[in-house]
Amino acid sequence: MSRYEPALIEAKWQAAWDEALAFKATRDPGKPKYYVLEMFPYPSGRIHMGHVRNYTMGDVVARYKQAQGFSVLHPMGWDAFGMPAENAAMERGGHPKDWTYGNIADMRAQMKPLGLSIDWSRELATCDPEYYGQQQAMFLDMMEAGLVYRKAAQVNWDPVDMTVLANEQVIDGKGWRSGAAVERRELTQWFFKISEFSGELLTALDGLKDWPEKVRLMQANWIGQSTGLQFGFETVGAPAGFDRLEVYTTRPDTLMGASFAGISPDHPMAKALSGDPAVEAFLAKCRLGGTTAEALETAEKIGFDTGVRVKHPLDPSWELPVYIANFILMDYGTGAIFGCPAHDARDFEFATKYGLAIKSVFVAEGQAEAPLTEPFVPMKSEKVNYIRGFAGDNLQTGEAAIAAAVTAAEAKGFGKGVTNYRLRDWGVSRQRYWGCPIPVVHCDACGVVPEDKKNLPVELPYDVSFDRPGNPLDRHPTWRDCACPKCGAPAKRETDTMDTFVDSSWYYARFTAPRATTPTVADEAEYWMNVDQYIGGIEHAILHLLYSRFFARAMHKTGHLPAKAIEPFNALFTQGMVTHEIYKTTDANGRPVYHLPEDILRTEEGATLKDGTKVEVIPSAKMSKSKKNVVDPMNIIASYGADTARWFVLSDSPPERDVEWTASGADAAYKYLSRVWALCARIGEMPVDHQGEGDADLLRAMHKAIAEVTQGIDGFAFNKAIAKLYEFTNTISRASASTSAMKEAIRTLAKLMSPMTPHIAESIWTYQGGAGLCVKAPWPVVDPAMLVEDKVTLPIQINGKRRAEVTVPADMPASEVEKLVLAQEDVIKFLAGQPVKKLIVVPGRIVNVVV
RNA sequence: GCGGGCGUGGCGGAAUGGUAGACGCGACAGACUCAAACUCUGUUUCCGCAAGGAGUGUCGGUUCGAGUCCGACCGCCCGCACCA
Repeated sequence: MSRYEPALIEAKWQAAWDEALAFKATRDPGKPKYYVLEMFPYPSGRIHMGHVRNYTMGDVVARYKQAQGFSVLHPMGWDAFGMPAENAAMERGGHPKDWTYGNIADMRAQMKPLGLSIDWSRELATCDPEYYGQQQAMFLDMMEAGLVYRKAAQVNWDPVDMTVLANEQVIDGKGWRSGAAVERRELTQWFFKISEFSGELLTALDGLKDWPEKVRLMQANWIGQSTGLQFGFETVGAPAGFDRLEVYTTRPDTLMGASFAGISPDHPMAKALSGDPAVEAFLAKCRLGGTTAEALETAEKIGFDTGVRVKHPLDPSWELPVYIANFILMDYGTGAIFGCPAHDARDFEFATKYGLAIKSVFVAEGQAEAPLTEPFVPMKSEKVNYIRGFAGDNLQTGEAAIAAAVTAAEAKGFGKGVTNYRLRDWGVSRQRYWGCPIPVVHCDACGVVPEDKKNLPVELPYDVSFDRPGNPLDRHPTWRDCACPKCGAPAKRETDTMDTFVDSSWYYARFTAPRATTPTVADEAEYWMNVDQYIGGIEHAILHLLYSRFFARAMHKTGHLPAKAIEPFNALFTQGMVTHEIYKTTDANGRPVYHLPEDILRTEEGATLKDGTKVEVIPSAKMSKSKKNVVDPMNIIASYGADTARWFVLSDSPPERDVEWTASGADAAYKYLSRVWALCARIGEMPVDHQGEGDADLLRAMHKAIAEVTQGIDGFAFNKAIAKLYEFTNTISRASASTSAMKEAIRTLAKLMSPMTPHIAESIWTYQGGAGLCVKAPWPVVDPAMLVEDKVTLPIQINGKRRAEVTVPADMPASEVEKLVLAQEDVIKFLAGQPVKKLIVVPGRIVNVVV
């Protein structure tokens, strides 16, 4: 056996696996299946360490499950639509399609050397017409099922680029590219009716036992269920058709503290009033600024007294003014509220500004009513004294008062208890070229008409230009022209494309039948779904995962997925990032200059450039190109091999936490693999019939390692599995057992290492006479008998402090142990004649003597 | 503001309520070498020559026994945030 040369063995074994079709997923009804999926990458053109960590974790699971006899599906694809391709076309010329497919080829070439157990025959890109055509088919099915609709919605409009911007693209109220002040504009957009599933998406979270608690919580908060009272005010002086004003409140118990009613600037009544120039001016003022959270947060609360009045439901002689207020959201509740300044911070601010009454409904227990200088908002679980309550006791909690108020309102017939959700319908229209075209047609006679399924895919035209702002589809001379599928008259295609989150909301299902001429195939979906283990970043905790959960339900409703797949991901694991130190110097103008890790020399006190310049070392942060704290996986593979990179990203830190990439850590991983290699060579050179000592001990250690590594992988504790492998390696290394025992031990080590470092494992396996390919070999089985020790060493505590120990046969009865313990010299010394009050023997664990 | 998580050696981190610090990095010592690197062996929580003592953010509680459970506080991190 020669030197450890990763470059040689890695290429060799990858070819051997390909030849053996080792990772081809086949539907085998005789075997249990296991579907492991990592979140597919955006084809930026370069893989980074985060990808390496993500895909290595998935690979460990996939290889381990394969060894355990599962029929494994482990596919890979590309989340290939999106803005960067268009930006590249605008900045550097070229075509988004060419750019994207070129990047895919590059990234695939970078991924292959990692030796991932991927079934590449199932590879797909969301920009393949074969993929998005099926997505269009589902869009039409969902339209028919009433899950898709059009409505006018507020968007961030960039007046220079003439396009809609996502909230993330609005920076300080300006378009990120043009720098122009962003306007709010109302556009007719396509929506998925995710809100139809709000309640179900919330309650079903409880069933996702193998999801991180954190993600479930984040989703629950995002869906944002609230219960409260909806009721109608009778209006006075309102425009025609607005005899009543429906409002929603979660605090109906504060109704007697109301001092105004408010409506959203987008409320129909506001629109009805906009004939008044003063109203119109106010509405225009509200439209300034973006729709982002920041924009809204920093916006001043402004209101406009419409002159309309409403009658208080409990006292018709009491009239409240109706304001249009910019902080009221149209798409939550009814878009209208009543304000109770005494017990709501926002209403308090508003009332103070516009000189409205601030009337307490309740006061702290034992306190008298006094003018408020700030709103009084106690916990709902706290008991307070209701001085202007209208239902329930005087002294009660907010919760009880709310329930009593709802009951009373229903009894009096002026309102009803309702449940509301924060979750909005999902706007999917994007005025962009590089996305999945929305397959509908606009006909002068028939209106909005779904495209005929036989005309799918509605394919993106290639001959487009990006030399002008806006959506190239809008100005393409012929692409828009088509015949109305209904009446045959000349019509125009929809030019909006879908949000790229749509593409990633069902790719997991498509992988079960990636070449089918329907979105899915029932048999395949039935066999392969659900994803047993999904792995990806926490940054997708809400949107991607929630949309996928919605989409699976919608696919079930339209007949594309079985009922069991409405929660598509059985288990979710969110892995941490790969981080690195940042190296900074400052240029002559005081601006920071960052340096790549490979240009840095570490010294005792810190770090310098190669010319000796001192460098500031900033603690580890996410690898980012702008901070230059990146390590290119390709460089690591070139100098150490893929196995080292894989081993490193799994060791040290628990998978859910960030791991810091360090040169010394990479060295350590490489050294370890070299040591295993050398150990393998040493065992190979032992005389075949060599009889050593301690075979039984070595084999016991082997079974312990099998048990512990298995447990580590099962529990997603790869760092612990790796620690146990180090331990077992050291044990073999020190052993002087017989050749046959040593061979068995190192073959087992190879198999246990194989999910993490498959190439070196394969070499060792073959060299030590393992049958066939290591990748096809079954996972080692623990012999429980080998885990039982015949003797145990029990620590002896005296009053909880460890003072001595005693070695006894494992099956010695507690009473015998007690006698032995009390006869111990050290124990007698420590007791110094004091009487023993209590003696606790935990068999196989510990002894505690209490005096 | 609301919700959640986490505090253990010089560092990353182990520890079903049962010997705190597994494993790795780093450091130190030794072997090999003319020397260095590599490699190998050993030491490495702190105080102490030792015997021994102290120790898991702080304070208190439960328990024979607490890093682990409970309460309060301090610090750090994350998510959401005008949601009526």
